[in-house]
Amino acid sequence: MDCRYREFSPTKSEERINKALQVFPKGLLMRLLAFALHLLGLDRKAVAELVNTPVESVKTVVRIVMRDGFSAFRDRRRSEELPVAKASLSPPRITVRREGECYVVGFGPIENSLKIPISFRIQARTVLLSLVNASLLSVSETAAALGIHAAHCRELARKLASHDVVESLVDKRQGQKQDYLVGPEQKAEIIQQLAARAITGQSTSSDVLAEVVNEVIPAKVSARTVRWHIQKLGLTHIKTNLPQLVETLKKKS
DNA sequence: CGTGTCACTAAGGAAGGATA
DNA sequence: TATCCTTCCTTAGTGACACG
Repeated sequence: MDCRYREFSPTKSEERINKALQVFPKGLLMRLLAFALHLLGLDRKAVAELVNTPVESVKTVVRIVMRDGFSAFRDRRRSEELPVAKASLSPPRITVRREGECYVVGFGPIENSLKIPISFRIQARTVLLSLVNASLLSVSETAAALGIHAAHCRELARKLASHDVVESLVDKRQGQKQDYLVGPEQKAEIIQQLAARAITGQSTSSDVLAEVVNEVIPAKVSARTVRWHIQKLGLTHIKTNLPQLVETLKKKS
């Protein structure tokens, strides 16, 4: 939706928001506004400023609304449901504690114990959370030993109960996943132009390539971005090597 | 002039603390 | 204790600028 040339009246807005506040709780109204502004194309920082909330909260609102739909606009923290791993009913005979650089799991009165280095994060969590799921260790004790909150400990244990270690305990943060400006078509065009120009001895400067790429596929790819992708695709030395290679192949044929 | 480096912002996503 | 919120990590993209 293109709102660029529409006029918004601050007075009317204030008036209408005040009226809306008689019906909607403030938090809910701000979420609705934040989501609407997001849909209209405003960047998150500007949305956050307008609804007077941290940028991160805007991210959360957008994320949960996109995930759960309309119900996510209201505060759902009071709702019941979702079965959770039950805490231990019988008193735990197995204990866990930190000792220096290790977690020590003590098995009852017998002096057998299991030591896992604290630096072995995944291994330690796998063992301890499995014991939690078997009701052999309490959530609070395990959480304290691992240095995390009981709530999070419960959550990790729940995940481990239904998924393998890789899915439940390994950090899967990956950063931005999409190439927004330079997709497969643009990459192909960069490679094609770079190769053709290198062979024919024409300029392969990032400025020229950016211009050509933008001509062929309408986008706003900057020269700097072209350089960034040339490097990422490992094409940096093509312009010197390729003409030689072509000559060699010509002579052979 | 053209390129690579540095420093930064934007965005997606997960961890973990806070809270209703 | 389920959900929210903040913090942190990662990659994509970019402007400024030093350097060859």
